[in-house]
Amino acid sequence: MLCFALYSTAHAMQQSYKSLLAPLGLTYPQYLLMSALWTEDDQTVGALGRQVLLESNTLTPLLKRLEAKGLLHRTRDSRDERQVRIRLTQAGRALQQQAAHIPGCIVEKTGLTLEDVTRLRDEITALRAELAKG
Amino acid sequence: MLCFALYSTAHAMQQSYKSLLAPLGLTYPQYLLMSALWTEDDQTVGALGRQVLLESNTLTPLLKRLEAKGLLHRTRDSRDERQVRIRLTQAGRALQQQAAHIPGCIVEKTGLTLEDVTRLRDEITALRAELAKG
DNA sequence: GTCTTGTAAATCGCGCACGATTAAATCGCA
DNA sequence: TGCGATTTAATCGTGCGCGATTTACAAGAC
Repeated sequence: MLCFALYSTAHAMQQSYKSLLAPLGLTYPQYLLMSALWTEDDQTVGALGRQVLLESNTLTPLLKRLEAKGLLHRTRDSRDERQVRIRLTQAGRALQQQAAHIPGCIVEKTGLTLEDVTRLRDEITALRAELAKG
Repeated sequence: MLCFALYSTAHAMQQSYKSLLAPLGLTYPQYLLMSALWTEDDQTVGALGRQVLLESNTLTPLLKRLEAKGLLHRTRDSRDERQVRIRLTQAGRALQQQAAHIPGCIVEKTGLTLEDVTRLRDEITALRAELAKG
């Protein structure tokens, strides 16, 4: 039943994000992508996918929605036309300020100390690595 | 980043189930429902929903797919016609044998001791309860 | 230069999740 | 008894995830 704990808690986490992200007009996966771009702008679809562990079949529509919101641009790389580069717009960069308080709010909602959050995160990440093996 | 750990590990867990569930023709949410029915047959949609933490908007189509596979019947309760009772078919009950090995296989894939699995499950479930508060 | 091989993203179809709404049946209570 | 409030599923629309396939481009062999 570890599986169900993960499954249901992951959903509960997304629910917790909902009220925080609603003012920004973002879903959790969209926030995840924006966060990756705030850390490093001008990345390819593939590079983003390696960070959030998603592939182009999920990313392409997701990125198109963010583009439709005016938060980023999708342009073919002129050097290598197979790749699409994702760049934040002014509005996309501006959103970072409005999202700055979110991580703290989430930690608070967990009711855990920062130390416990880190430990639990590392345990769960280790589990993911183990599952990814086979 | 505890959130991302949960999010990505929950996905990895579903991936791990995929190869085990493919022979039974079930997805993970479908397996979850079947498990609930193997434990207690003849439940209402609402009762199942309280166990798997889903509502009728998700459950109704899910149950219809299981019915289409011939694993269960959906019938209005004659006592209270608002409720729909879910009952396993012969085939639905028979599937339990074929699924009996799955929990053990999953524990093995986690690479954890049974003790660690239990501890981690309880920690994650406690986190879910805390998140559900506010 | 052509041809094969490999790689990056997009497309398609299906199955969840879930907010919002609806329809039907039951309950409560004057 | 009648009638508003509540409960239970179902419906509808949108947004993920992902397996499988397709398209376009690049790189290397000859």
